[in-house]
Amino acid sequence: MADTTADAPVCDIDGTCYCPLTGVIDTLSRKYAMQLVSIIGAHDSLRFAEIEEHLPTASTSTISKRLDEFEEAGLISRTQYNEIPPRVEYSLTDDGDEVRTRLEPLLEWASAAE
Amino acid sequence: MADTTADAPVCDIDGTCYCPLTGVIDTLSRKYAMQLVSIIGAHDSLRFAEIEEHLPTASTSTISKRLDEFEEAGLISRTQYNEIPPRVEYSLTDDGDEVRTRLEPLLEWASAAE
DNA sequence: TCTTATACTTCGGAGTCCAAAGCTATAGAG
DNA sequence: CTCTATAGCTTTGGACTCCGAAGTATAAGA
Repeated sequence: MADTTADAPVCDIDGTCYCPLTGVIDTLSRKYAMQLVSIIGAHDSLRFAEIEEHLPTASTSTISKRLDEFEEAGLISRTQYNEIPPRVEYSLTDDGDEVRTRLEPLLEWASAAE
Repeated sequence: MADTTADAPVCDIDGTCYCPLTGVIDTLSRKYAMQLVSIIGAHDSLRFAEIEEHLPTASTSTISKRLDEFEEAGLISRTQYNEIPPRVEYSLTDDGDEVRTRLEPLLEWASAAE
């Protein structure tokens, strides 16, 4: 309590602080976020409607919001083709693929445990 | 559309269906859920107040809710000692530890990437 | 003119998150 | 006998997030 050395965060009681996790982990801590990373990563690139087909329980607006958040967090890249009707493709960035690699064992175990 | 064979889920377009993930993954797709599993797993057992110290940004009620959900999902066990003042200890079950093992690489990468 | 197609955005209601205050029980102080 | 302290929550009400359904934009084709 008395020893407040400059660098140590308040939560670093015994050597591990979980506060820095607010970035990527927060982005993943939302409904369908982990499934979405896995789905996009399982293909080279995907269109919006294809993502919806893979995740039929999620609403359009939720998928749209997740994609925005992922782009903001640098996990996916969005490529827009100015055709009519319009075409948009989503794919994982290198960071997104790192996340997917580390996420896969968890998702596999979770679906096997059902 | 016409071919509705009994077993295949609607979302199983090209060999992978993400619908069964609704169980454990849904429980983990909430605020602070992944951090909480990691924190409890880093100790043999923890008391409520200790968990709060490790995760100062999370509210009491949110931590309480996560712990209820984890117990319901079979990820943690709650041991209550009928003393005054009361004492309650939380620890991971075997399933909880499986989750933690698979979660750790992701959390480590995420905190390193900050 | 009306329909078709894609990729969203907007809407109102239901559910989730937050901080702060309240609750339970009993031991010990005054 | 009343007052305080303690641990582990639950409750409250306001803000934010999720939902399905409906609407928006564009231009080619019937």
